[in-house]
Amino acid sequence: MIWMAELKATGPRMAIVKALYKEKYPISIAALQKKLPDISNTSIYRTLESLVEHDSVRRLNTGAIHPSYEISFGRRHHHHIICTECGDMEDIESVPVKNCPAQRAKDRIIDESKKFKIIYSHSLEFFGLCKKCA
Amino acid sequence: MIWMAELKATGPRMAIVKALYKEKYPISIAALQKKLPDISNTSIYRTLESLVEHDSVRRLNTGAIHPSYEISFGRRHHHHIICTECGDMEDIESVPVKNCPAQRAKDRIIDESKKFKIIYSHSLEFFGLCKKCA
DNA sequence: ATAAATGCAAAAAATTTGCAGCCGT
DNA sequence: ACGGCTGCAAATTTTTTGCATTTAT
Repeated sequence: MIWMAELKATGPRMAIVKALYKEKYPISIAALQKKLPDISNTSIYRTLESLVEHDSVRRLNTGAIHPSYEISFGRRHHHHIICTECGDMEDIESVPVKNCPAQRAKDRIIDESKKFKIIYSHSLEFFGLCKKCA
Repeated sequence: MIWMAELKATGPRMAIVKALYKEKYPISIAALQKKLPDISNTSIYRTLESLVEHDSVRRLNTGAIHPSYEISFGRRHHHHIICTECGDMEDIESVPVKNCPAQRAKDRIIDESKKFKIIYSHSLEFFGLCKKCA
């Protein structure tokens, strides 16, 4: 894997990566802890932190007070729609990087920015109601 | 104000609204508490929660583990660039609602969605490095 | 061999809760 | 007067830290 050069492939870390990999949608730390009862919470926190640092995992805002995490590497660029009623999600697959509206706006935004030199990522989530809750 | 019909204009609540109003950028709960030492943390939490609920305040992901808050009503639709090094931010004012790339993609996205019926908001932040940190 | 990663147990910080009283409307 | 809001103090939950030990490279 990409990050192997910088991060060791230890048991706990691989288990976390694998667990995230199996998830269809981002999950909270609390949920991850439940799925991995044998891994210390210390490791969950620290590992998640380093994976986020290395861009292997994305931390994102699902509207709740606590963030959720999803595996990033090996996955296509995508965003989510989140139901504010029941929390259900859906991937927006119709937006590959090249056609991502945020991605395309990036260059213009950086050109017009006074303070910033580069933009290397973004976070985009939509909020609404799923068909069940609407 | 818009929400007056539903939320009472109490001292603590107004103080919180005013404090957020004065902030140029989103701030964390901890920072807000420091600015309002006379308001109980209970009220800060509960008030923020109800303001978010009523769309008067936005909760957003700044990349940190804890979210930040910014006043929403009376402010133009906008997003942010956040420096992942020093945490500094900048508003992206060049993106009024009508030209917001996310906003424009919204209709297409909902059309292609299997699960969702409506999208009523979105969250879009860019991450990068400011000129000082680059 | 070495530096990184882990678990544990404890500390610190953040968030929630119940309840009695206060305050806008 | 009513129902919504508040503060307080305590409970709970979440997150961080130090340190001794283990483990991948």
